[in-house]
Amino acid sequence: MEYTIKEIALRAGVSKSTVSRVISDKGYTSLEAREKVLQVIQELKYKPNALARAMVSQRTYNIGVLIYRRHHPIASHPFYGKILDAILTSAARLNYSVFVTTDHEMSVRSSDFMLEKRVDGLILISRLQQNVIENIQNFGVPYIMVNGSTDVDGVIHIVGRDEEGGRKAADHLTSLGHRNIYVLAGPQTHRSHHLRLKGFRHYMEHQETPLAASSIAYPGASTFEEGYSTMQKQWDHFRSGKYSAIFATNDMIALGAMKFLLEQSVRIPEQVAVMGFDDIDFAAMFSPSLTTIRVNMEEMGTQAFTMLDRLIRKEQVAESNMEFEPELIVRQSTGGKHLG
Amino acid sequence: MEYTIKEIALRAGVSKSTVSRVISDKGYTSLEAREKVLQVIQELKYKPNALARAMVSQRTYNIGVLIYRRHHPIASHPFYGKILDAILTSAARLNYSVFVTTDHEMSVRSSDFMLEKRVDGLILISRLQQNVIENIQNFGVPYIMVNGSTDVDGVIHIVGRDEEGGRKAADHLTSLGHRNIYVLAGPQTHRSHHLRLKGFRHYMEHQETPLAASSIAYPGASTFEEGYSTMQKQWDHFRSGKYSAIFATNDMIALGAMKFLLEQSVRIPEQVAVMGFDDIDFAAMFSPSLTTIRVNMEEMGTQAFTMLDRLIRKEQVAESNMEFEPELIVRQSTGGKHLG
DNA sequence: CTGAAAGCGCTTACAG
DNA sequence: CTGAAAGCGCTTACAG
Repeated sequence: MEYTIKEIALRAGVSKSTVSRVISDKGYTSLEAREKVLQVIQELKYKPNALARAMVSQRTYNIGVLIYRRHHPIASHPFYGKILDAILTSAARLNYSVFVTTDHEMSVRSSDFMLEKRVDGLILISRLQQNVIENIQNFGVPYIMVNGSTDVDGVIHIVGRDEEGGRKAADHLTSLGHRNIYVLAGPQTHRSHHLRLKGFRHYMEHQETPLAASSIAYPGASTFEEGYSTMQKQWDHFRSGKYSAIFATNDMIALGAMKFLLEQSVRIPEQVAVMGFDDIDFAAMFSPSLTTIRVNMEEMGTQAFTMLDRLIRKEQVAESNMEFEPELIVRQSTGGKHLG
Repeated sequence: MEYTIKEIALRAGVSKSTVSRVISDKGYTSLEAREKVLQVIQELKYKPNALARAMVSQRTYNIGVLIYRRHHPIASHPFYGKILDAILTSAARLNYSVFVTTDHEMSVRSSDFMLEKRVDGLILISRLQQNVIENIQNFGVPYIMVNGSTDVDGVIHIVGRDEEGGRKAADHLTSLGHRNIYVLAGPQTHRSHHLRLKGFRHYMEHQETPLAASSIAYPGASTFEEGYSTMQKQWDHFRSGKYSAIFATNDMIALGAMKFLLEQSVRIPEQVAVMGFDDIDFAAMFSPSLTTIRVNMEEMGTQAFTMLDRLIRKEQVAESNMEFEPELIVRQSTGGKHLG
């Protein structure tokens, strides 16, 4: 049953104002009135209507998470899903509810829905779209971008130090003795793939073992399937190149490539060492487990929400951007030892 | 800027009623008035306040998805996440927004939040809790249970035919010539793990190759880690048992066990065939890829939403329960051929 | 400490 | 075809 404050007031023998005061716990109420109201609320299992509340307080305590993805997975995405989990958990802690929504393409539909629902704030994940940004900006609702595909001025970005991560990957492989490394670089239109490759490449140049253009392949998407098929297509080329290691700009591509190599009976890491980037759950589970550069997705999600909450409450937000330091995780796929 | 219907009315030189009529496209309006209003709306990028609308129409066009999990992952869960993705997609198609929320324990907190927000309906995923059910039931909001841990009368359940799936698994392994099979059975308090084992066991009894109690191990949770560590603990026992195949009641357990076996240099499927249940994405990616019994999670999510929408619109809902037929997916881990 | 009144931004009959 | 009025369920000053 959906009771209203009016019904509670009636049964408790007080006015609606008084009921409101005890519910929101602000303003004075006599102990007697308070207890009577509380009792009726209990009996009726009354649940205040958050819509009506939001109506007058101009605050919904709802936020929206927009995940722009062309295809599934959305929430179950091994990378974005982790960020989402952290947002859900930290939002719940501060009594926010969260709308999760997705849009396949350059449409303003999802953001419009969220705006009409009067969310207090928005978190955008993945692909960044100018028209969506403008739509939100124009409406004046606080928002934050997590792992956006592009940096845009004036937008608060939460990202990893991908270039630094690329360097760490190169450092790890070269320190193991690898000189001839093959790179699988995801879509260069996406900020993180671009920076990871850039960092890796720069490091190699400083080592005076620059990456030849022929040592880089570009899978069409940052997926397992593309990692697999790219490796497959490049197999002859790869073999003739006598590469001793592979660096992929994300774990999914690395895993796909590994799967192909294992099917060719290549021994990993003895014959070829492999490393990825992200540290998605599967990386540790695969056999052999995948050496990678860990991006702290939980922390990114948590911070995104925390900053958004500050923005909502109009508190001072120190940084306009937030960068996370990636961490090398050595696992079976690079063996951790020298390879002649 | 947040404009109101009043502002639009003022600028268009009509009454609020008229504005309302053109927005919701019901009732008569002169073409002239209509166009004028539309134009102002465009100029101001007016977005109707869904809260106010919901207030009077008693309909929010929001649903809530409650995922009861003790730990992470939540949305990124390889099984529940898929269901969630399907719900998100089909909900968007009918212009619903969806709240995603989670609760760690036997609390009524999340459901109360959703109820206060006046969602039109609720989808419960995973662990089923009596007090939560009662809380929702009592409030009179339609809800549906997906893959619940227990069957409860009067609750609409969307589940897989797990017992039948267990039989299919047994049929597949025995048809390959396996007689001595080791089983890793997840928590028997959960409906699906229980039924999968039951179906498997029954089939074996009919084959007159019954499962000995010593051929079943019970990992403490349905996770990769538990699959791995259980296999590790049982390793000596397993070897002495001369088992030629393993059936795990879900993929995660199977994958964990496989990882351990591979690290012991066991050849899969030549020495030991392995199969799981669910067909999570990772099953196909693993090396060797995992033979499994596919549960159509997308379809389960889609149907859950579709039924919920019917319930919300008070349409007739034929079945009170919905069961999905699982499907055998043969992959590398059982080789697909006879093993002497 | 408490109640009556106004108002949040819409929709929905009801007159006209 | 259109506008004034009431009302959805709350909160928030304002008197008292």
